[in-house]
Amino acid sequence: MSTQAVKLTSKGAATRRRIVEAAADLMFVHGVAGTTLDQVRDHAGVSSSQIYHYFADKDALVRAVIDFQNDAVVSEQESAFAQLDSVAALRSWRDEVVAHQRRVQCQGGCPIAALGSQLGELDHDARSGVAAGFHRWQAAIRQGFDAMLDNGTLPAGTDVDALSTAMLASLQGGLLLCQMHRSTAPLEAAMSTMIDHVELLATPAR
Amino acid sequence: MSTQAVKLTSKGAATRRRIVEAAADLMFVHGVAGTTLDQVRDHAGVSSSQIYHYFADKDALVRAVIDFQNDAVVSEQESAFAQLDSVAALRSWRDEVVAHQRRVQCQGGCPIAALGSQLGELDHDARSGVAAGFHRWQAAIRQGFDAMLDNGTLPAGTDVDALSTAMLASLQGGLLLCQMHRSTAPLEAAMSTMIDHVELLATPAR
DNA sequence: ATAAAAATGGATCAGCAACTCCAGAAAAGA
DNA sequence: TCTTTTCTGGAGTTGCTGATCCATTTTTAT
Repeated sequence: MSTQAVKLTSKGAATRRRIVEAAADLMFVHGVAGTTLDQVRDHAGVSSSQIYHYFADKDALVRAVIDFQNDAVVSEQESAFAQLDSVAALRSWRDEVVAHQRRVQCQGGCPIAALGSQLGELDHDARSGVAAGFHRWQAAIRQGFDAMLDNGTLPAGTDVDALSTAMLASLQGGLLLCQMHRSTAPLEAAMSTMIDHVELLATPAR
Repeated sequence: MSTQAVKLTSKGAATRRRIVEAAADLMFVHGVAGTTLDQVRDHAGVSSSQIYHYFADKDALVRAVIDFQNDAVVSEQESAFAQLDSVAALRSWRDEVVAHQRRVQCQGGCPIAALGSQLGELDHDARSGVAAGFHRWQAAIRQGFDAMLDNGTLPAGTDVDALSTAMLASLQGGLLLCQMHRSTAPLEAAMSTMIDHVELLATPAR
């Protein structure tokens, strides 16, 4: 909505996207404040004026980066989440998340969370953009719990909204501890414990 | 260890502390990069040269701020955590955390986590400092679970290490969502769900 | 073909923020 | 007391970074 109503050539759209991707890459590694527009210019292979041709200022670029990361992180898994309709499926999802963190040596954490923490109290547009990404993510996780309600894995009346929120929180907190400690152990502990809880809820006999 | 071995007058120590506190305040609100040393100078009521008299550079000041926040956040509750030896005690602790966030209108999140997210991949000293704070925090939470093992609330063999790590992750993730959404609901969901799990573990009949 | 709009290159500016310097005041030690 | 160390004040300097400007090329539309 905010982004310009100016016409974009296919070529123009391509350079715009290159700029956003370059900015997203750099900001993930060096942080928002630690990324200069000159770095973005070089990394994207454009000239200084291009950036200001497509974005009003650095804040506008940052907002575009948030949208980009929301899409990159959530949409990738969005379809897969609907299939998370059993405890075993949750566990293999956890294994994938942990394996990915191991691959990147526990660096960077969650791109959305990183942007949120850095801009939370500075740029309210950025904050609500991050909130929107989290909301979308939580809704995706919730799909799986809804399915578990349908197939009888979870007993009727289970608060799947709270459960999906708690699951996302565990994931985010686990990722933060994983990043700080440079170890996947806390991430595994956080996600496994939450999944164990789902399993206990799913166990009818009590 | 890193901080200078230079002698500090009681007056000097006071000034040094004022600088760190001012920096901690400002960085909590405006972020590390968003806080200038001129702001710190004014807020602490010192002159520019003072800051460089007590700290080598901005990074050194940031590291002192991390130590300060570690102490402020963790040590305050450290003793209280040992008393968290029942599910009811955990719930009232959760209520306090939620009430505090409501008081500050869900702004700022966790000071330690904020510093960690902002500096995670930039300053490795800072990152390990934050990791130390989290470790200390987790150990404090663990005390309560150890007590619950002793008093028989939790069955023997419970992995209290994983449990306390998961609890801290839920708290951190909940605080992040709380800050982004400007609502305590996600924080309540995250902590309550984790406490519910402890309650289920504590329920012997299954 | 030709005018209009969009895209690009690169030099340049202006402000700010980290950091320095030095002189002088206060305090400690002998 | 007097010498040495620590503490303080504030004016400077330097480099970087976000932002601007304008000329030129490329594309689109009629």
